[in-house]
Amino acid sequence: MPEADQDNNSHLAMKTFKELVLAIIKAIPRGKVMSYGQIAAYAGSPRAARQVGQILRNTDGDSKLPWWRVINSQGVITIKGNWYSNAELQKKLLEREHIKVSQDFIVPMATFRWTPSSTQLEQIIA
DNA sequence: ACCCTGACTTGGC
DNA sequence: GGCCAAGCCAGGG
Repeated sequence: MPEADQDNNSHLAMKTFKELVLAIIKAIPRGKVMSYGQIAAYAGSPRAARQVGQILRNTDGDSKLPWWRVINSQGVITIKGNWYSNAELQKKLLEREHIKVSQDFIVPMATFRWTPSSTQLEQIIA
């Protein structure tokens, strides 16, 4: 579709950034992880990694969302003393699906990073 | 419309 | 490897 695309396709029921982010996270397979920036990029905004974190914070409680499969680009589980952060739980959930997590909450990204195929991506974004 | 806030990332020491 | 400063941009007030 070389012509009517870009910004003028409001008739195509565009998903918001937030909807895309949630769809992508739900699609992460068991035993795999993605970084905030990676998710933002697939959602169409490569520099919006922080928003992914913000969305996760606000959607805490949605059990259908595999939030524990989202970590930062360094493979580090974000540790905060806040009510919304539970590094121990996240580590446990990751290990439950055979993802290695070091004592200092670091996951080897090179091994466990998920990269969706273009086909998978199409289905997610659709 | 403007201002502020960050579950982030990257580049430079 | 670690720490710091700057850039980023969607959401909410």
